[in-house]
Amino acid sequence: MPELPEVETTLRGIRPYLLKQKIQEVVVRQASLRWPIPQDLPALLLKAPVEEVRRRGKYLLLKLPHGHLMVHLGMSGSLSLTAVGTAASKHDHVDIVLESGWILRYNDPRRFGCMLWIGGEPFEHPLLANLGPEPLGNLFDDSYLYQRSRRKSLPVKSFLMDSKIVVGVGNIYANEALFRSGIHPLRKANRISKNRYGRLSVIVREVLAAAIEQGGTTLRDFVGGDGKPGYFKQELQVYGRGGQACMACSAILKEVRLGQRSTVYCPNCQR
DNA sequence: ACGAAGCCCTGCAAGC
DNA sequence: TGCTTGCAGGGCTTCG
Repeated sequence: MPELPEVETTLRGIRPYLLKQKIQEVVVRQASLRWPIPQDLPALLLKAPVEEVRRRGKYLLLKLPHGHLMVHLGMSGSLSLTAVGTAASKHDHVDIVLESGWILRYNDPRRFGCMLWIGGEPFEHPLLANLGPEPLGNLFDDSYLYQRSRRKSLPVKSFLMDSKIVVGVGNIYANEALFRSGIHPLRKANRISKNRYGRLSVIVREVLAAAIEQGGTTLRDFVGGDGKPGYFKQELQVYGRGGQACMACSAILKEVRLGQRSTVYCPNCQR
């Protein structure tokens, strides 16, 4: 479900409800996510105030005085705020009850997400230590992509979706950014010029920023932390449009599988 | 070292 | 109507 814009939308939605709030109670109904929720997590969170809420790639980090709660939403996860006393629904795996009377509720049907405790320096955690730069930060540009791609013969779409190269570019936005850049998704990463990588880096940034502006992409059931849906879906030009006409040239969009991910492109516009 | 494939899990839609 | 099959927004891990 969530790509970077959805995670950022969630972050912005939940942050005001969490800052400086002490955690009053933690209810774990289902501990088996991507990795098990640590048994001592509730005790670690109890009575602690949330000092900051941050994002690294698609990971959310809640900073407490003695460590960080790290949350990943996986493919189908979401965080929402609900009033104390609201009955839990199916797949509501964790409640974090705040002293204000709000509950931060974690729901994840497929349980590909995770909820872990980091006691030390968060960016030294194995899941965070090797992540690539943020696509909206200033390290992500033409020379970075050009350098990292020189020894890579894999398809550029796989390259772009590798979180060690750059974080946060999932399947939807990889498809969209490559279409808007005129780059064929199956082209080998090391067969793309520095100029074209420059254009790609700018467009990745633009697409993600626009999606964040719109509150993310609502496909099935995404709802941001503030309960509002995202509106980026109507901006999508190739994702989910295989077999239909290209919006630029009217050629029929092709759809192929690449690393078990649906890949849609215009055979005419993308080279 | 790299790249492709497998796998974790549930829900839903399409096809028979 | 009901069953089976395949696919879904992620990404770590294993295999070749």
